[in-house]
Amino acid sequence: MVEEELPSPEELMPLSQSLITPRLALAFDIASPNHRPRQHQPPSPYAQPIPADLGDLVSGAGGDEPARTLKRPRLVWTPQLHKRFVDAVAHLGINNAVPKTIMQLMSVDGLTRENVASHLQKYRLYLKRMQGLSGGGGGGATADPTTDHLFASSPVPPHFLHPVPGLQQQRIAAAVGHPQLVAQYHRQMGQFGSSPNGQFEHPYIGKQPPIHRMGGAPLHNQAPNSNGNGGIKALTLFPTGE
DNA sequence: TTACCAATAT
DNA sequence: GATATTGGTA
Repeated sequence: MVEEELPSPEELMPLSQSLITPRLALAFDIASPNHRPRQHQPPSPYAQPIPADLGDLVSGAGGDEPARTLKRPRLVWTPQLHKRFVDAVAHLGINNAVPKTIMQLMSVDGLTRENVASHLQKYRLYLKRMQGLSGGGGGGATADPTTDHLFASSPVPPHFLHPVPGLQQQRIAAAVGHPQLVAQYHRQMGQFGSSPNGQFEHPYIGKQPPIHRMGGAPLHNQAPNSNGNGGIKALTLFPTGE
């Protein structure tokens, strides 16, 4: 069987590293002279699972955050990020795979429900298109990587095309919302092999209780992406790589 | 009121 | 074309 493994720590790592140059981030965030690009929280008591972080999340209680009015750069769905998305959907079951739940299971800091909703919408169209294809030809049911190169980068679980009522993963669905359970999920998922260096110390699992996510200084990562855009900066999680 | 979802906009 | 935003609905 093909293995569906979560991105290894090493693959997730880049999430918190690359991104934009601090200089650019400051250009946006600058308001206070002593601005702190990223507050690293104290070492986590427990080894955190996978939480990949997009950028800065918490807004300090410093007072007024201009970030509330700032718009985030467009999220770029890299194959790795998409993999995580598919993985979450696969383990949730089609029925429970709704934006909020997926977002929670993914545990990607900075990722919003809207981000997921938008991607999910497109992904569903992709699945539907595939179902249509597998009904007639007799040939391969694979779509063109040319058109769907992103979606083709991650294997589509078979049951995605075969909605089986009553077979959803309600256990995982129940787990969502419980940081510890989600942590276990991620751990068992293939997140072992943590780096001996303890390089990924991550304080929090997603964003449950302590952090306010709205109105903060969410993600500031951007890449000089040569998007089809005229100059809009895009959020790049990490270099596309398989 | 929140969240989903399809449509529409950038 | 990819992602964001909107509007109607549950």
